[in-house]
Amino acid sequence: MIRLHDSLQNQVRELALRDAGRVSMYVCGPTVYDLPHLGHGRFTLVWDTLRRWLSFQGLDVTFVSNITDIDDNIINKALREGRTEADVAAQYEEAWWDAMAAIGVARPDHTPHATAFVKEMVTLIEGFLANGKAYSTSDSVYLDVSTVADYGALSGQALDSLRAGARIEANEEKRSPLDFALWKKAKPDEPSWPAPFGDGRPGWHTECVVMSLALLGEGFDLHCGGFDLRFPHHENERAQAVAAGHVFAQHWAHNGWVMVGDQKMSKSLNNFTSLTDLTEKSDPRSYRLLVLRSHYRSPIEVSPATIADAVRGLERLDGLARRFELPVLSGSTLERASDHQLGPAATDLYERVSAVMENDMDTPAAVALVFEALTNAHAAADRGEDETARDLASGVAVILGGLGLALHGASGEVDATTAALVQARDEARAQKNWAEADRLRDELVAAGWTVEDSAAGTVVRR
RNA sequence: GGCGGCGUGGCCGAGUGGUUAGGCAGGGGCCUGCAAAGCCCUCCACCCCGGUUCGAAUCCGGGCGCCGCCUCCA
Repeated sequence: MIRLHDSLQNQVRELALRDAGRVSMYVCGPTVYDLPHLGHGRFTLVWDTLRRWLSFQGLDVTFVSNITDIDDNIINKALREGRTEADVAAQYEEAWWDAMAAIGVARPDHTPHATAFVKEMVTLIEGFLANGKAYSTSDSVYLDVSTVADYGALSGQALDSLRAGARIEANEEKRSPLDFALWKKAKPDEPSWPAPFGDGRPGWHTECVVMSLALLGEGFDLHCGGFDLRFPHHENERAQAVAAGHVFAQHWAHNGWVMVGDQKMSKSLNNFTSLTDLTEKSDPRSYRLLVLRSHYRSPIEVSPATIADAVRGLERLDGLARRFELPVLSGSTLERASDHQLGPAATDLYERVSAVMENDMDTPAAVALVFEALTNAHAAADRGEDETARDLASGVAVILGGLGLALHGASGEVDATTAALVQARDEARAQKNWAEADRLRDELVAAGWTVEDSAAGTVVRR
């Protein structure tokens, strides 16, 4: 079984499954009030990769990722633009799924919306009020974190130190600055849901704890998200679960952030770049390759140069697919290793990739192995060892399929005009009329084709 | 102030007490009519100072520099 870093125990340890052969994982999804940025792209790619790989190995993975469709940011945007909150959320949720499709992130098995679980959240909060773990103020209901024995365990901070570091707040109704809102009572013109403790809307932290437990049940296996969610979001989710007597996530995994320049890309720094922008301006697969080539817990740098670097890498991978006419795998569907026939060389590759993946999802090592196999496949083919070459090459395609990276082989249609130019060039070459052959090649290149000579003659692609 | 992380070759980015990471870029060669693609070879490295060790980029101590969380944030 895979070994993953667990933020709760602060060590790499085996992912223990509640039910043999089945993995239950929850990833905190987006609040849909703006276009997805590169940071969203990274976390979705990282956890999509884990999901895909576990499935690839034959595990039955239930993958849940929420949509937060009610929140201050959504309300503010709706107010500014004179629209309803539902309208804002719907627009950006659509943009979200479009972006996910573009970068090849598979749909989760469940995509709970916060607004569909308000009743359950109200029930949870009622319980806290009933047993004194929460208290109501004029504008909110707060969880009293002093009632949670090991509050701070996930973020590795003692309650005292958190208290010392807390910013001073104006709200004097809170018993402790660390207490967080479970419920925000409605202000005029704000959307609200009925509750015995005052109509209003749920706090962010309450949404995820309710939805993850509702869909995955007590003691589900794995809870994932970005490092910056560790505190307060995940800590507060966990606090509620503990306070309510639930067995919560058994393993917590966090991914590193995206750096633009030398700084974290984030909302507060206002330097985030749209994911849509990236996928429209370059091969969307480049971002997945970029993400795979660094460890999920390390920060990654995204810049035109690092994207261009990844694009070059993709060209090499696609070159293998062309040479060996490999099938296009992955994309919206999940691959299973057992669905593919692997020869000895590919089996060996798979075993070695599995070993590094089980070591805290070491995708950079996996990618390195894949590139080595790629070179070996070409080299074997050059030596005339066709069977080994084909075995390795198909292994590369299958492994990358398991990691969610699809290779693009021969690029489809060649129009009649182009086909005529190609034929004319081959005839000129046959007659050793190099000047004419070169002229025709220039013409093809000018029309946007990449021209390569093969044993079979001129080959063009876009 | 509390907690945590990082500093690797031209660039990106792994890694581990002794053995090639990998990619991109550069140089040379093979192949090719010439290219392209591909293959082979190759240059460039572990922030600084001590220490432990037969041996440290890898462990320990100190220093310098950088980043993050502690507030909405993936």
